[in-house]
Amino acid sequence: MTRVHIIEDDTEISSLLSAFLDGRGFECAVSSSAEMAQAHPPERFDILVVDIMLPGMDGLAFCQWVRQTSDVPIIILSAEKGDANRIHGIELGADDYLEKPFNPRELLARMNALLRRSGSANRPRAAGRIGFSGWVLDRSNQKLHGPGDIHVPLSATEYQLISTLAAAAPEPVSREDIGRSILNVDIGPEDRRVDILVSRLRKKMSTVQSDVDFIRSVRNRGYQFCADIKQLD
Amino acid sequence: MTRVHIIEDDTEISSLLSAFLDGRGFECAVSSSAEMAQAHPPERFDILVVDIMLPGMDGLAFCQWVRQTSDVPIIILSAEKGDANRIHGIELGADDYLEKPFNPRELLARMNALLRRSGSANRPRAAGRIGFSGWVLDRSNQKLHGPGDIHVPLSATEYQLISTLAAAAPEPVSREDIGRSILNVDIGPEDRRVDILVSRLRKKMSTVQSDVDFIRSVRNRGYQFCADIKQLD
DNA sequence: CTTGTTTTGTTTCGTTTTGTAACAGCTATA
DNA sequence: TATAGCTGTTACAAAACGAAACAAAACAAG
Repeated sequence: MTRVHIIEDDTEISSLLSAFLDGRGFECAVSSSAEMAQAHPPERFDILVVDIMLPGMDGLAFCQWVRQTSDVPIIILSAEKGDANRIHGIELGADDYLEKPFNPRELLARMNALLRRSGSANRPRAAGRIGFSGWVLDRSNQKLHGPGDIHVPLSATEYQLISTLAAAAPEPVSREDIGRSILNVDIGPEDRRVDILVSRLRKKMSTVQSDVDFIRSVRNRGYQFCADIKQLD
Repeated sequence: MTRVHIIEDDTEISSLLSAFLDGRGFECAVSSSAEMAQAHPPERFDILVVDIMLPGMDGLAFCQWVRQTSDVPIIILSAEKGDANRIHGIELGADDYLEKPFNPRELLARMNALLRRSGSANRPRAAGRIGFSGWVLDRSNQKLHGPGDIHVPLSATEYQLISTLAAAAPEPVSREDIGRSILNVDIGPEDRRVDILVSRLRKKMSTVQSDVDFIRSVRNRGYQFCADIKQLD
């Protein structure tokens, strides 16, 4: 689990961001000002995402403060345009600089590249196997095994679905989030693709164990993985 | 002295750039095509600056080729706009992506940030062997060994395929990217050569271990290497 | 140059996966 | 309980993918 510290005063952006990063192998902490952020030692996180425009101490000053004691990777976000700002931010110790508005996927790609480069032991990708009531989801080779080690062949999207739901458990994941992260599309209310995907996964799992359903539908909120999840290795 | 390799066909930009970087602690080599650049081993440089639009093999394919054997820092330059391009480039293994026209000072700042992060020292690693669940892919002599050290003879393209997929893991690699970097052609939707190549690699690997498939097909997105990869030396 | 071998490309057809439409069942609220 | 909006599932269609069989090309050795 990669720990991210988001320092951003616009709650709309920060909540959107943490929702996006949760379930993708990240654990998010949010601070709405540099002063609040200073309460947490930088080395407790694997990467910082810092907005420049903050009330009180600004992002650049915070960035400098961090660099006095830590080499943690930093990505700066900013609504201000222009290469001069970007050069300034990067020279002050940030590793990357992204202008608003930005695509969350680009931020994710840049975060992964930076984590890869900084040799962070905590890989962003969820590795290892997780277990739940006799079942095993092996994330290293993307396979699902039912009780008795029965292999349940899943398509790539089905695997992504169960992986996403399990990662977010016990929180439900909305259809919109599932659509965006798995099917790579913005799904509308008429779009049933996610429902059908869920239906097909349920069907495959019930061929192995017919009396249970680990995917609970939460009306108006999406789907929720409900089982006790154990990290196996 | 930091050694930079600039791969750029626009001589105006490349000469401007090398003039700018000379005298700032950098020693520049310039190649005007990916094919020319391939004559120099990537590990001879501390950082690569690669233009995307190149005659012949394009910058992304070159980037993938480099990543088969080296972890050298790479910054991509491109005249193409759009976050989709940037995301794509970064996911294929580049560390940063700068759109043209760019301020040389910004490139310098980003290069310094990247060198600072990568330990500023040349990392010649990744030319060694990697292992995954009993298998070993030896990149120094381009050989694959299954569990029990069984040698699996691969053709040159088959080796490139598994090497490319392993380098990009756990991200999937599209057919187009595979076609460009291995077969050196732009493949259309009717072109099945990549599928066949994958099929043949799978077949060879399954003769050694029949119950596993490390190459997952992700519909519409390409092929994904799924196994826990360990760097062995 | 010829022969035999290996590698790569093409065609083709069967299979799997995903998308769409339709309809039945369910849930909350008046 | 009636109703409107969600959700589950089936059936079918379309597209993507897998791989066998064969052809062509590359390569090595005599």
